[in-house]
Amino acid sequence: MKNTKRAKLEAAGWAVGSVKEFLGLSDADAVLINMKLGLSRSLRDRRKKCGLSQVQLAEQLQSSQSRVAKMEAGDPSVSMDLLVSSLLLLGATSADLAKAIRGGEKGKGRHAA
Amino acid sequence: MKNTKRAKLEAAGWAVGSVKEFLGLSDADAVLINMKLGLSRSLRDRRKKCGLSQVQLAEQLQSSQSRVAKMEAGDPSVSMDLLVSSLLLLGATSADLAKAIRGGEKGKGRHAA
DNA sequence: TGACACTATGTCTGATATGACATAGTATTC
DNA sequence: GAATACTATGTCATATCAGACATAGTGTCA
Repeated sequence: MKNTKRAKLEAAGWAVGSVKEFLGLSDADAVLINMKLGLSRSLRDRRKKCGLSQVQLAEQLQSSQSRVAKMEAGDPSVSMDLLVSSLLLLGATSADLAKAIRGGEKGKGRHAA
Repeated sequence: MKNTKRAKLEAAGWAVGSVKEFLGLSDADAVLINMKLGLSRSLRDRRKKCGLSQVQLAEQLQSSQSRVAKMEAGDPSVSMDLLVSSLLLLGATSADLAKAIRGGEKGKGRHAA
């Protein structure tokens, strides 16, 4: 994956799902980014639902507030592994993750919700 | 994630799903490993279905045969990102990935106890 | 206003994953 | 057996990611 492309997307202020290949972004890249964004959103939701601050979550994860922020921001520097293991630590199940991944996709043929 | 634990598991010849916490393996770690194994299997299946050798797939991925082998072997040194983007390049959809992830899980939902 | 809690962003250093290469194992065919 | 194609495993240099820290932005409340 080329993180630089994603950075460009974000710099441009785009919600990735809506662009597809507005840049040189390959389909696979776009889908991967959408999956990550789905996980990001899921993480934030779950954290809030648990009534935790980023600092508190960071403690649970044995990480730092800045990393949590980046995770939730969909920063290119965070891996899927980190997102997933964080979600798991928050009690997400495989089914939850599967849903988050599919929720991250923007509809391949149509953009129907 | 602690890759060392997984290495130990594999060294012991275990299919991860069957052990849960036979080692100091946390629940979250176990689930993550199972998800990766699900993706590994899915990758091998998809490659074979496409009639590709590891070398050929490696070319498509702009990677190397050894890395493909490790991916399919569930080697601890391969990330979820790599597995997922490889699968996407082979034409898998988000839905396919979601299924592979859930397929990788062994038991009931981990949460309720 | 100031103080406070929360979140965002940039950067550093150490850890880990990556592709590449070598090499060994496994069939299969001649 | 030799030769071929495919796959597995180990190692290495480099690229990327991790946690940590500083610091800036945001919102709330007294």
